[in-house]
Amino acid sequence: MPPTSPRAQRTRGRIVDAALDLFERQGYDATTTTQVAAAAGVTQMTFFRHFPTKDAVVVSDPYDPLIADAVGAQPRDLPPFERVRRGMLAALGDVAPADDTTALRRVAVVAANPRLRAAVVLATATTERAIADRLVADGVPRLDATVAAAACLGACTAALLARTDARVPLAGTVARALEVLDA
Amino acid sequence: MPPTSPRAQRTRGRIVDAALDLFERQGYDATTTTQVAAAAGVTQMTFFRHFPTKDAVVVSDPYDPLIADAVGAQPRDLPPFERVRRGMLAALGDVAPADDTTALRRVAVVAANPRLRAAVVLATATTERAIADRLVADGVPRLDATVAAAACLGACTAALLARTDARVPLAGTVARALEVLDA
DNA sequence: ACGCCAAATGTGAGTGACTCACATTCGAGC
DNA sequence: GCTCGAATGTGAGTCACTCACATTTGGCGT
Repeated sequence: MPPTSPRAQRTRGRIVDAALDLFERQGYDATTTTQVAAAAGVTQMTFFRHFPTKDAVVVSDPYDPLIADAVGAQPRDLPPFERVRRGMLAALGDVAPADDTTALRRVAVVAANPRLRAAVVLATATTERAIADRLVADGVPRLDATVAAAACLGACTAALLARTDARVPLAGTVARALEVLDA
Repeated sequence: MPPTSPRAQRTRGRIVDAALDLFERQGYDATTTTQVAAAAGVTQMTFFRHFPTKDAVVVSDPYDPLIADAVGAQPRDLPPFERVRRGMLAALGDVAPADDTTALRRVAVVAANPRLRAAVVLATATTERAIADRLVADGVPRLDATVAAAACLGACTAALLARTDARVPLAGTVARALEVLDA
């Protein structure tokens, strides 16, 4: 739905940069969408044409299909929970964000604000559904599939938001989280 | 912070009833706080004196200490994830709302709205912290403790919001979810 | 280079959640 | 009944977000 032309891409980039900048300097809540827009050289209206909510500037995650595929590729005779766990571990390499620095800034901003944490959970709901659907297609009961996906995703999200050691890369934190779930 | 006198308790009850009523009939988003307040015979201002946000009318969970205690009571030599899982299963009996038709209404309203689901997660964050703190006190690394708590809570929340069979009681749904995590 | 035209952006007005400073009313105890 | 504090009301304001409509701009073919 947001604009996609090269010009629009540039505008979008300026908005993200301006937003991260202001959020880091003066906090998320203390920053208005109008300020972000002005710093990016546009109006509030344009801000909302590119992002449906203020949250959306820092919350995004287009990894759903990759992860769901990786889960589907795990042995079908494993219990669903273990299948999701291994699938997410396997997908880690592909999802690894090359341009880690922006991702790190986003994680830091999100971790500092409860409302943003909630927004992240809302966003992961679509990933949860994608994983669950894949399992259901293999005959796993819907409830079991949803629960397994939610547990693994919840663990990863919690790990990312709780991480304190800045030297460990994001992927390492996630891997560690999934290993904690190994019984 | 909200008022606590008998009179205020009655007002609070009227607000909850009016809110559930309107949310069920015309949807959460389509209902304004002013409408809820009016239906409860009160002004919007008073609504916000009793509930910090519109969400708060349907989202609450005062179970933290009970669950954390139950987790702490599990054998210390278990891996943290298994300890949380068994602790939550053990706490189920105590937390089980005996008569709660209101709880069922709330779950239904929340399940129907993405923003409310996010709000629930925000609320469970304090429970997550309570459980994690208990494990950390026994020497479990913070990251591992947080991840274990988040996985189990995420699983339970997902199960409650995904449940379709209205005949199964809430406690049964949660028990089933925790069993899915048994490896 | 030039101009066309759709896509991108701006304007202005509006709604709803939430807040604050201050005035008013109600109800439990004397 | 009266009083004092808690509970509620008033009015005005901020900010996220939306809509209908006017305007500009950049990528495209020629």
